[in-house]
Amino acid sequence: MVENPSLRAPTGSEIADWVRDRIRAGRFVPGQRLVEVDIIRQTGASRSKVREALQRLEGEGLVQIEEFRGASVKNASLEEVRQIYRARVALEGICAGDFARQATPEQKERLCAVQDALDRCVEDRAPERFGRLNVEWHRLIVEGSGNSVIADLLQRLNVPIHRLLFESFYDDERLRTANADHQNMVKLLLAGDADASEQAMRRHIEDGFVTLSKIESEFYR
Amino acid sequence: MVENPSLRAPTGSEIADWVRDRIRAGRFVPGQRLVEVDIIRQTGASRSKVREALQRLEGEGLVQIEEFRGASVKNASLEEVRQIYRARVALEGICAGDFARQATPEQKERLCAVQDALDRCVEDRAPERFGRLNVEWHRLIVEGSGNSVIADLLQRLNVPIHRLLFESFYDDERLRTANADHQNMVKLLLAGDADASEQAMRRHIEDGFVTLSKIESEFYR
DNA sequence: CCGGACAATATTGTCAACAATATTGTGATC
DNA sequence: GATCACAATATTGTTGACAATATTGTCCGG
Repeated sequence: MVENPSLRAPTGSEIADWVRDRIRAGRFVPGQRLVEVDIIRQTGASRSKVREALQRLEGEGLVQIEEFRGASVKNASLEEVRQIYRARVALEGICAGDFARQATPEQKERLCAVQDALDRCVEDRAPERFGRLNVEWHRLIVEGSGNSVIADLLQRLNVPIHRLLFESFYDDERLRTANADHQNMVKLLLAGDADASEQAMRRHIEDGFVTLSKIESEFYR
Repeated sequence: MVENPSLRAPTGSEIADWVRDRIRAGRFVPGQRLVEVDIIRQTGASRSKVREALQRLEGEGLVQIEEFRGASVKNASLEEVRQIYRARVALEGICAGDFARQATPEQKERLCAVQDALDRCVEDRAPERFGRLNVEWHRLIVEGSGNSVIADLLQRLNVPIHRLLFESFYDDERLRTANADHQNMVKLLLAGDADASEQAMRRHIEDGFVTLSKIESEFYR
């Protein structure tokens, strides 16, 4: 494998991870066909392992498989992105509330650290770094809610929109308003105000989708 | 295949459906090992298809696969059930709100019909039928929210707790209070009161988990 | 009777060959 | 040049055989 030139042949789930990461990174774009032989060449895995990995990814909803036409990266329409954001509103909202109720001091500490780093990104106008830390910020809140089932669901939901999550922050105004949301929410979360935290998170994610759909409509114009 | 004695060999996703249905129905219980040869014998599928189906089910989170020990039905602990219910609270709550906002007259009509049938079940003390219609009642609300992504998520979340959803209603008091919730919620949904609908749904599902955990703790006593 | 060592069996993992289908290339005809 | 039919190639689907590992059965000593 290019990334893993060890002698040991990669396992099935490693192939799935490899493909999943590439989809996340935008190396495989929606609609692109995933030809088995290509994956074999690049990973060194056997064909049956590649096939099983693709089946698993279809189970995860990342890929679609058609008879005799193989696997291709599933294309998320704007409507599907809207539905994903609606699910995020519900799930991350409740996680914010649960974080406020029950996060440990260590978890709160880590959130503050990431928030400080985000603030520096705004000063330095570093949108890429902001995007990465933003993902981490949201992940920490879910982790602090103590619900790994929801964490898994969100992990999956985020893959098709992973690149979109970064697009928004190249607009400086959006970056600033998003970070203002973050700062406000951190206050509420640390104060343990569950209801206000949940409401703030829901609005924050809804705003994110509005920004995104503006970018998308420009793109298609 | 026993259920499908046609000449055509079943496809990969049909095998996945077959196993998934059996897990839902309780024919395959948590922890049970899913031996490839047995599934081949019962379905007539080839081995590679069975293996791919099991991989897909692992992707869906229904099954776990261990090296050289194969697939087994994933066991949901009480803690995991709690987390699933928390996710349901978030997702079905938001769906209730969206149903109140935008369900079509036909969708409202169908919900009323199911509610009438549920009422008759309470009079007739028919808990099994109530359980089936209850699943349909919840499904209709999600459908009326117009969010198929959330519908898929809930479909998956419900599999590990499918049997539990029926257990509660053998207690006559729980059946009556649950149906009172339903009646109240139908009023709110038809009136288009999104916020009240969401709150009512959240309380309803939370109550369901409380009842369930009482049953479980009795079971383990 | 119990427990461990070893053999026998069962089950899963891997690979390669072949069949079925889709995709691409080529040439003839208009 | 455009379009259709047909061949050539590429890609996926299926099957079977064999290797690796786990599970079960058996025997023996204590």
